[in-house]
Amino acid sequence: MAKARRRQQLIDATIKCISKKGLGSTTLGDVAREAGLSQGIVNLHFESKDNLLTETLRYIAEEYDESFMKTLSATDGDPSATLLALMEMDLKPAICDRQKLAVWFAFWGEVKAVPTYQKICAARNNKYDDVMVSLVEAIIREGGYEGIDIAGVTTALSSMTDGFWLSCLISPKSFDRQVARTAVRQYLKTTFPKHYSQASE
Amino acid sequence: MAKARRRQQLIDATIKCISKKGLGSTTLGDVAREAGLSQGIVNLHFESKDNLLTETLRYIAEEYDESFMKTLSATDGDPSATLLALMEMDLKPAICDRQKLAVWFAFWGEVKAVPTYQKICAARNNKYDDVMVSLVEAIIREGGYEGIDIAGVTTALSSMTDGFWLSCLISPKSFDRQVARTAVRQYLKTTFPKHYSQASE
Amino acid sequence: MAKARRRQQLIDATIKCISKKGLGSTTLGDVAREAGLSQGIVNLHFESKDNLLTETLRYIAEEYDESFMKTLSATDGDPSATLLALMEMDLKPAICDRQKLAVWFAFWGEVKAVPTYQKICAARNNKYDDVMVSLVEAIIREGGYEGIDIAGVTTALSSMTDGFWLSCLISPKSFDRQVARTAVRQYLKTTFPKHYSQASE
Amino acid sequence: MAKARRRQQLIDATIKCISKKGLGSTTLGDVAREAGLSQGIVNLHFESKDNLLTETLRYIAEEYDESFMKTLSATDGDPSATLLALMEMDLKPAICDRQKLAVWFAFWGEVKAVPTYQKICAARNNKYDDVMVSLVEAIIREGGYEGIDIAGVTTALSSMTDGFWLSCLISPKSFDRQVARTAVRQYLKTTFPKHYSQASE
DNA sequence: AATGAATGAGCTTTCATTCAT
DNA sequence: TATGAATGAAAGCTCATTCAT
Repeated sequence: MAKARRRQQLIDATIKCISKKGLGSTTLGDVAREAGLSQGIVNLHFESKDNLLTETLRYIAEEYDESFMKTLSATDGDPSATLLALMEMDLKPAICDRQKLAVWFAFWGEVKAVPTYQKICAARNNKYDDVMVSLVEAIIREGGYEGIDIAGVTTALSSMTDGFWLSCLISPKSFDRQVARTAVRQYLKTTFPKHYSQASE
Repeated sequence: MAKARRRQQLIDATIKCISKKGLGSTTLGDVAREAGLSQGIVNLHFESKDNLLTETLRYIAEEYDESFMKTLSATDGDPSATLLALMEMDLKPAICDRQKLAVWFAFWGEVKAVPTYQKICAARNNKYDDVMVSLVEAIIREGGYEGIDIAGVTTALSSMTDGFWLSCLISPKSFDRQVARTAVRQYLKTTFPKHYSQASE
Repeated sequence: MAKARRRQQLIDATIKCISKKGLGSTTLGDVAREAGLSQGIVNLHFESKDNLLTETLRYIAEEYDESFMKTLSATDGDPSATLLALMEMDLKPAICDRQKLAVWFAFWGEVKAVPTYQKICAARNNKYDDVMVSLVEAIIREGGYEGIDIAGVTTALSSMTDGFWLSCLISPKSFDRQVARTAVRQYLKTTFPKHYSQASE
Repeated sequence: MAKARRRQQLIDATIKCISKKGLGSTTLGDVAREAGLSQGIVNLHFESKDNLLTETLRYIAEEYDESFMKTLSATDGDPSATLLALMEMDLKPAICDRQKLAVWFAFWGEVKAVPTYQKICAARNNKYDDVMVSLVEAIIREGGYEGIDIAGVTTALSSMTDGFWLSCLISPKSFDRQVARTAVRQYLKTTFPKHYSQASE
């Protein structure tokens, strides 16, 4: 228990450091200092820096997953509500937050160079894509929509989210959460008019 | 200008290295070796590593800009054609290529930590947003569309592209260029039906 | 005395570790693990690593001494038998064993750098030299041999043993205990023919 | 050339350090300081500490080999003279020197733990054993000696040398080069009386 | 007496940078 | 211009030692 708490403390410190200084400039000394502990502490609990970083990525992925699953179950049984809720979740300050996004992008920046990162990120994407596909399928069934490319819709939606995040990271001043929400709703409205036409603020 | 050629050679080598090993693990030695030159060469031409990286980012931004401007002028005078052409350009193998995207994401991963990178990336985003906005405005004017949130559309479109790129980087196997194109066309068709309804392959 | 038992347990573990990994790579963690005890245990019982190592050397020296004294008393009163018995003792599997020799050589390797080790080793050598000298003197007296350099003989004999040990350590495959025994007997026979001529296996 | 000279300089410094502080306590910082160079110099020229140590062992083995071959060729054609010369060579101050022996023993102390060291040392032993065997065979042929175990003689001789070295290392005060020489001559005289009876100082 | 988490000094190694050639 | 040997600061990691439990 105490061990798990220490590990979490170090992961939290790592997240803070990465968000502040970037992945490349975060040293084990920084992490230890941020956690208020001693130099050797990270290697004691994680064996290596690589390991710490991988576990940190795994943690932020899990953390996201919890939000995701919670949102999923909160609107259970209503696919169109779920889909909208998921899209909006990704724009909530708790998730679409520059500190946190910096960490995600830091890892994405190394994905090509570090196969382990890629695996973790790809698994996460696959899972959410699958959920989106079944939601869209259900909505199409419900509404009897025709001529809609399912993969096209889910790709558009999840890509939009990732793009919002990049804007939030790069242009925090011009990025506007409301505009992003509008973009999503507009898209859903024109794509699935029977479900989302009255979807106002 | 022999000097400029050498600098370009080193920037090219840097891009190759970043794409192969990531930004964090790319050393000046790697770059020099990749270029087939000697250890001290980078400092001779760029003074410092930071400088080399900044210039490299500037270069890939310029390279992208050239494609962008070329596409822009190729369809000059027809806003809806231009908009589609721009969106498709971002999916062309020359741009939506895992090697190149790895470099973009490498820099984006450090954006929060390195203000210079942020400035360069933000400027680029702003420029393209502005272009998109005027294209969308022209299309709306032409088609007499109503109730369309301009910022929403441009945000949706440019975000989609960034999201495609992330998918291409993270899940190169499951990422499908055609699906992405479909997503874009579907979006344009439902948003601007008068302009894009017959837009088939 | 539980305390003494624990100390011995740790010394035994130390010997195993040194023989396996060498003196330089043996850590207190290794020793504790080998003993099936906890990290801090060595410092609790020995105060410091230096102390543990010194006590380990002292122990293997004592252990050897016990064999030596036992052999000495087993053939008491017959100098030539004692001398042969001592030489053969050094070749017995219990002593001329690669594991054990590795430990001796590990300490000898540090003799020049660690005065304490030198003192312990030198004292041991002196003691055995003295015994050898009196045995050889007695044999010379008994046999009335002439022109024999006592120091020469004892030096030759004890050096031979050390050399056998080095061969056993370095070339365990080509080292042959029987050849070594032959070498000793041949030497004794030619040097003290009256005593050892019929000394066959 | 300059590169080779630097490497040699570092090997020389390593030998000095090992002889002073032992293998275990010799750091790359020590070696660099001893050589009057900077911290990173060893890794620049040897890649790793392990590599430096292996090359150092290889060097002292080669250095010994040169003496050996020189001695061999100096007395070419006279087996009994060669044998004596070789034995005496091992007792010359240039070889039987506490500084140098400390280095040999430092490596021998790690032989069991480091297979590379063992290989180098074993190869060396084999080579010299072979030479000794052919010398002894020639001497036996020349003198028509009977009942002599060749392996016994060569083992005795080379073991004696190793033992002398241990004495020189451990008990530098009581070790007496002259006594050792006497021991060798006495042994040769009694074993091969026709060849060595008049071998006085 | 024993544990094992924590410390922090010190190690090997890497690498941006310098500079004599 | 270009080289590449050399530097030295800083990194990751190890481990003897300490100490609250």
